[in-house]
Amino acid sequence: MLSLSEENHLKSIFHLSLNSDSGVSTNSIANNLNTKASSVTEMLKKLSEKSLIIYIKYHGAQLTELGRKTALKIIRKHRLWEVFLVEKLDFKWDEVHEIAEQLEHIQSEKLTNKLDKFLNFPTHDPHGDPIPNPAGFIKITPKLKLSDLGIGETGKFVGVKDSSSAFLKYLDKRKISLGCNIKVLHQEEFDQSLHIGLDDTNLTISIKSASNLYITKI
Amino acid sequence: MLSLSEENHLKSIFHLSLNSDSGVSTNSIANNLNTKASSVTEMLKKLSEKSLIIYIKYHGAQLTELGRKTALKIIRKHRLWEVFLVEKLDFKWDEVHEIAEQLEHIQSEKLTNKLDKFLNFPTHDPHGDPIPNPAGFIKITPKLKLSDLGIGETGKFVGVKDSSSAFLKYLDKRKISLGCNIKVLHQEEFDQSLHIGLDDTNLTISIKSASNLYITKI
DNA sequence: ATAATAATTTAGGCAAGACTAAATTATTTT
DNA sequence: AAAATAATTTAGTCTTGCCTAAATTATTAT
Repeated sequence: MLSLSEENHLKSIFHLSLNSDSGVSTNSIANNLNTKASSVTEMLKKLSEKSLIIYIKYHGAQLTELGRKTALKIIRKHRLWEVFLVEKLDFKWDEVHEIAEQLEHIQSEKLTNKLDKFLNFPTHDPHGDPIPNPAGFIKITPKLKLSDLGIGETGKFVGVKDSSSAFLKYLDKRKISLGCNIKVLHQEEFDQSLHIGLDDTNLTISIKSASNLYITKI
Repeated sequence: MLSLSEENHLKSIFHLSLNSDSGVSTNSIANNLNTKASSVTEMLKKLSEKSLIIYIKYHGAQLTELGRKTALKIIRKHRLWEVFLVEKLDFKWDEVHEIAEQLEHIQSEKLTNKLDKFLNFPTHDPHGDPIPNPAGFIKITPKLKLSDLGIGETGKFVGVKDSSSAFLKYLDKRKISLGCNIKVLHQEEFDQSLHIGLDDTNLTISIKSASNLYITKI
């Protein structure tokens, strides 16, 4: 069983390794976890001992297959709990992260899988990130934005890139809510703004907003 | 903010002080938490510093009003999560304690209150224990057993005293499930067994079983 | 290619929370 | 009431996870 700190380091390494194919640097982890490089070094040694990462002095860390699976199981829990908080308890997207950071460390595979079932096996969390399966498998696909859709295509709204409360309010006001289907009807020439249809209403949103909305094609 | 260990000690003191009106002994806490007396002593000093308990050397600990409220807020979370696990995720009663022990330490009043609402403000957990309100207020009432009811009275089944899996299976087989209403129809003279009615069926259960079922009068 | 700079590791400390063994205080027995 | 026993506290260690400061290695600039 891993400690809270070990789990957080693994998760951090996972996230940081998405943006770089070589090893994840000590400093970037320290920065990510709000801790110091020397503390990270010690933890890297420990995780290496446990075969969760490959650690080469002065050259950062890389997850082993075991480490990757382990990280993804934690991420799975995080994302499932986020869905729960938003869909069942009516939290706003920007409120759930901190709580999910705590809930992701609850140990019980049975709980996780029952939660998954209760939520109807969601594929994405409220921020549009995919939810790994029980074995820690995930299909990493670059996130699709509404602005990536062609005219006539429809996407399911699964998350936002920038989750500032200003933007969330913007969405609320326009009744654009998680899970709704958005069809791209037309694009203006002069400012690239998009005419979209959702449910029975049509509206126009700027290209900037459109590229802040994550969707999945349907 | 209290540490996990501090919270567990407080909770332990609360539970142990229900069975004794004087101070709770160091040894009993150590025994309850599977730790050693010397470790408990150190923690008692710390909790005393924080005005959560009154601690007199060699004479055990007593919760202050603040300590009591704090303990009850943790217990509130524990019991709400138990309800969630049983009612929403279909856990059996005997499976939830360990998981709730983890969930009770999640820090977010908002979460707790939203969970409370989601569960429809339950008054009792699956074991029949009352759930404190958000301020940490609880009405301590001696638990009522089915065997305490008079003929013709009806109770809502809220928990079991001995939650051995043998007994839980017994209940399952007879379709006696949490939350169902049980009416006492008749009591046999010779062995005090009870004829009870639930939903549209009638059945007979021994006095031993009846005194193992916690209920609330309705 | 070497000097300057940046990143990383090592060394040494600290606090929390646990432990064992020894010392002290309470309680029980005779 | 004193002796024996039990409970509790104190003293001293250990581990985990963090820190600062100094030393070492990598990288960048000239």
